[in-house]
Amino acid sequence: MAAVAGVKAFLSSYRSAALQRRFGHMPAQLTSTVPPRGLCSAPMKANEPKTPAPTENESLLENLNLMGVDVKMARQRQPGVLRKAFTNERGLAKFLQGKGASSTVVAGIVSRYPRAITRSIEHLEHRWELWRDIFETDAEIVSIVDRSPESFFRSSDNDNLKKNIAFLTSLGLNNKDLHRLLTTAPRTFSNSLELNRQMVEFLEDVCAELGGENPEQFPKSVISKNLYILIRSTKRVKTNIDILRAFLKLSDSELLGLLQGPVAQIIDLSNEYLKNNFKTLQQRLVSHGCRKSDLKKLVLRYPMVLYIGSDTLSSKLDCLLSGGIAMQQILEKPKVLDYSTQNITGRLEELHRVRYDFKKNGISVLDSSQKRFDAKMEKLRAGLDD
DNA sequence: CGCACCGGGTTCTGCCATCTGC
DNA sequence: GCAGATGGCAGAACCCGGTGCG
Repeated sequence: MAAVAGVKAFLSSYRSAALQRRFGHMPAQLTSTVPPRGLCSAPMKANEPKTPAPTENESLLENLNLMGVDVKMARQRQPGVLRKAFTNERGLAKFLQGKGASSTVVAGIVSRYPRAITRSIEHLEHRWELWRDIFETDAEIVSIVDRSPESFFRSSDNDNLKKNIAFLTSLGLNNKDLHRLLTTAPRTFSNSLELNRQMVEFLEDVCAELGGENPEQFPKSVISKNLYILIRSTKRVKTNIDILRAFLKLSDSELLGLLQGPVAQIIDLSNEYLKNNFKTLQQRLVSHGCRKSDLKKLVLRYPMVLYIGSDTLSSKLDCLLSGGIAMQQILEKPKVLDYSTQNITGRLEELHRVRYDFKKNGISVLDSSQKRFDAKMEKLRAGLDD
């Protein structure tokens, strides 16, 4: 059985290459009027219905079932794959298992990204090798592929992958950066080189337009601060930059400074989300008697406030305010918003128990690691006993 | 010593739409 | 017309500790 699958795999890659060669030079018009299928499949003769609903490959289905693949899911995701005559599911399984993937992992991968079984062994080996240039171990790669099969299998263009690695390196990203990038946002490496290049050029343009000194290093700095940037559209990033500018009335240099700092992390949020967060924040500030300039002050001081969803932000603010903290204090120490509502609630309770005076002592206690907070609480309790 | 400032680490896929080439 | 390749989108925080200063 395995041998048969191997032959199938061989035939698959051989045949498709042969077909490409064969039809590659055909004039476009001829190709569009005469379906290639009619030219090459001998068994399908005249009495076939015009468009026979292509049926699924029974032996493939059987194989997939044996492998534990969720065929229903696979059908829903990429129905065409199940109709293919030649596939490489056995080869793929053997390959991945050879890299340390369990059969469950393989099944999960094929269920979620069926097209994986159309890749030839040579292709898989080459691609794996390229990933191994960045990863230390096969196990790391297996875990990424398991997490995101699509990132590994969506493109069949190994050459493009190679070029991407070279391109990203040329930006000044070192191996450690690439490792983080491929771990965190593996899709980046399946982007076309052109798409990645567009984003990089876009970022360079932004920097230059804002009067930045060296636009060439700007993309690197943004990418290393926001590993997701390359899997976003330039349109999205551009719109967000415009939103920032509009809400805060920023000058070019202020904006540039922000973009080079922590704002890089929020620049890829969905446009509506960012806008919504801005609006909510603004409303809350206004309703507490803050001035327009306070919004700017807050965002400049703590840009990540925009990362917090409007519901979460509201509940955090409510929690702090009802705990006896003034909005002005939050504006001064916005990092308290960094902590979860649950964490804040818990700390407020503890502090109330020792009658902590926020007016007198400020709210910095809330903005500290658990360890430091606990140490602080120890002292406060000891002070109460005296 | 206690505190404030600051930066860093972790983190992200699975689906749909559109085009392209055979 | 089909499947493959590729682009794009929504979803949405939390925590830790080094260091330098008073």
